[in-house]
Amino acid sequence: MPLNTSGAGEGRPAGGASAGNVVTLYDVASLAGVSTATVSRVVHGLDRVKDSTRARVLEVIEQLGYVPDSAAQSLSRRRKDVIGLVCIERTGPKEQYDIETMSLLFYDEVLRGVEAQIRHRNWSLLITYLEDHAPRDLSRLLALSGKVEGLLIGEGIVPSQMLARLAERLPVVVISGSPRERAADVVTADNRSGAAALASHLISEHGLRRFYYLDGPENAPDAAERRRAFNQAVRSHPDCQLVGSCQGQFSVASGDAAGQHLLATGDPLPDAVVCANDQMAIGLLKAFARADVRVPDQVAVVGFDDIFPGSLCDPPLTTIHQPMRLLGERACTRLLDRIARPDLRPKVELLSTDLVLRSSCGCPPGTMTRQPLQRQRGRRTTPVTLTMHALTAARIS
Amino acid sequence: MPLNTSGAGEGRPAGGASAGNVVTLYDVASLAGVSTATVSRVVHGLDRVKDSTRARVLEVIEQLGYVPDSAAQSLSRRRKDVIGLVCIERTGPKEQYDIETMSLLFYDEVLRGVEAQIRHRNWSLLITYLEDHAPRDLSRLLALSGKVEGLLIGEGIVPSQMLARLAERLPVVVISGSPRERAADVVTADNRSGAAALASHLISEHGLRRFYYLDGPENAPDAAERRRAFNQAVRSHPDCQLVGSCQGQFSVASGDAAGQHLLATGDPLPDAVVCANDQMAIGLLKAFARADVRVPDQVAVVGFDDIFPGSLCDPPLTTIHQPMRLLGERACTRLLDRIARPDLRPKVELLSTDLVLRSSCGCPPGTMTRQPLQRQRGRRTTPVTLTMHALTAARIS
DNA sequence: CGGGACGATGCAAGCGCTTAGATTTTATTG
DNA sequence: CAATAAAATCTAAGCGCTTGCATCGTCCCG
Repeated sequence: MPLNTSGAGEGRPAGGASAGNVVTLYDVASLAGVSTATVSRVVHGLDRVKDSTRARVLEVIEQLGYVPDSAAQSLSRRRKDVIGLVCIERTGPKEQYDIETMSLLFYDEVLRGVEAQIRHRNWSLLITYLEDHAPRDLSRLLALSGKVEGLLIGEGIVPSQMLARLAERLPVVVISGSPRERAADVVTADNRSGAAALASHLISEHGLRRFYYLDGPENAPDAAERRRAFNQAVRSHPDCQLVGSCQGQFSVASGDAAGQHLLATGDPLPDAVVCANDQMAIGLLKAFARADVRVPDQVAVVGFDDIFPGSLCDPPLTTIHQPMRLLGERACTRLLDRIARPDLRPKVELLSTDLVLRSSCGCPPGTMTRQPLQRQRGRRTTPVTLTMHALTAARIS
Repeated sequence: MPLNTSGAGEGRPAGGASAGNVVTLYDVASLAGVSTATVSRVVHGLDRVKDSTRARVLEVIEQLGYVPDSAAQSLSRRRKDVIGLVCIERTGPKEQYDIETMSLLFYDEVLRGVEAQIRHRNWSLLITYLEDHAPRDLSRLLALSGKVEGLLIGEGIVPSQMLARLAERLPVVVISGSPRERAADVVTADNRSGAAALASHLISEHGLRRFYYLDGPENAPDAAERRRAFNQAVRSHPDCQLVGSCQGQFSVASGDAAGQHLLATGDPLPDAVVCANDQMAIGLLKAFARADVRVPDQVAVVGFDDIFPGSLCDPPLTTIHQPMRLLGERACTRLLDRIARPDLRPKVELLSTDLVLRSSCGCPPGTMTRQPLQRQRGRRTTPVTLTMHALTAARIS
């Protein structure tokens, strides 16, 4: 039994929150002349305590400025009410704006979605960034797992195998993950429908035929998925072809570089360059602008994600909107469900994307249309069917 | 003494991390045939333990997948190694992009700065958003204060009085705060020099004389400080005047609205509109573009902060760069210092800003110059002197 | 007026970990 | 080889809170 329970009325200098010395439950209890159990009950409201007692205790709490210690609560209750969010921070060479542009927009939206859910349930959110070029350190993640009750991890940040190790310790939800992840729950946007709709739009509405694909980095499964779906859509159309592709780093700078590379070859430009994300598309636009290549007249450019700057660049970027904030919200909800019921089997949740038509694809300038895409059913459905359907309805206002 | 210490070799089902039942130090200790003290020492490395013992313990740890429980550690060590970051989330009416644009860029950069410091010291970061229109709830902040050892709070998020209440419980650092805050440490950018340099640039380099100021919301002290410094600089120049001003909400939409308002009056346009942040400047540019008002020919527009989209809009935005990430880093460092030495007196740390010249102010298009500003000394120095000095060196490349 | 029944409160055993201080081993040395 | 120093390890008391169970009044009813 803690020492300061004993003694009559004051085991420690409890006379007024003496600076530096933290006020504990015992201080409150002894000053109010009740047991710690009673104080605890008052603090948590739900239990039956006589009104007069409650009032007295509350008064003392106010007077001493008592705030419960979360560590002690967690230990005693055997739950922490904390989840962790693991994001990636792309570092690499520090070109002027690169740090800001690379991942600055996707996870920030996700974060807000997560936090909103967490907040409204009175839990807490621990956030950690991993540097993309640093080797993944399982022990650091394990240490993190000792601080939380569940983990939200961005796609491609942690290798599958580590993910599995983590997932056997505590509930894990992968955000924007490949639906093929088996160890954990996955909440992700429907990249396939998006990519397919984009392809269909370029092909059917603008009559484009020769495509170039600017891919994401190697370890980015969502980029890979977009590429596959896009390829498939292109191949399924007789006259169309993929005339080339290269790998970027998801950054503006890498998009710019890819643009330069494309121009430097001297080959005729493709009809359209499809980028695995918006940042690279923006970089590409920059490179084209410098070379006085007119977009979309000479070449169309489209991106993926629908980050805010895409609406500002010149021409405004046609892209696929990812429901980033919603992704965060759903992933969080799912995680909390799993924490409450760890026996549930892992699931994949697919959120639908929107086709956002601006003018970089050839649509008339000054308009913006947002076309919700029907979400794919199941995993094996051929995307083309549904997408073609979605597409016929997509039209500039 | 916990029960599972007793018994020979196994107080609990320690035979293999039975799903759901967490492995504790006692499990490791008994399986390795040592005391918990020894295991603890092995885990923390720094103490003298015989090599053979260490090896055996590590093996058991690995085998059982033991991870220390942070709550128990915190309770025992009497420190949590966690700080909290309190940001604001601007909600309000949900125009298309508003949620994303409003506060999406400032705190996200700050967050990265904070996290980088935290991570490299092996602490943890708890993040909380407060909705800007919800009333501030002291009890929620107090509860938060029970989970962390220090708090980083964005400017204007929490009323001064609450801040004082918090600061008497635990170390608090205000980010981007007014240097007048007395209860807590403050780390902030040198808005005065920035605003003054901007004014000087517009006046001396571009010969502008009639200014309109687009202010931030009421409870934003940094906006107020920028306005004051700008006013002062304008007034100190004989021919110049402030021809008007209005209040915005820091959002793109509110900048757009202000632009429409300005045009609707039918009055002649000012020479320049100075905005309290970049988002509003971007909104203003949109409104002007719709009305076919040429920027900067008919009216110059400048912003404040240097968020990424400002470099993309048309024309690219001249602005004052805030070292957002650095702000986060420094605030974090300062907070950790205060946690280590709570006796230190609160200080104000002023970070210098850069004048970023693009073409919305009238500088030739296609160039971008970044002019570091000398940081103001002390608080009472008249800003003009130093600024004029800084200015004379500012020139388009 | 005794015996529940029940509401209000107290008791005390943990939660899993750290760490002084005690104790046991293992060198070291005269 | 005993005595002593140094190294390795153990013992057990907390850290501040929750909560099952015990206790103690009160009030009601037969």
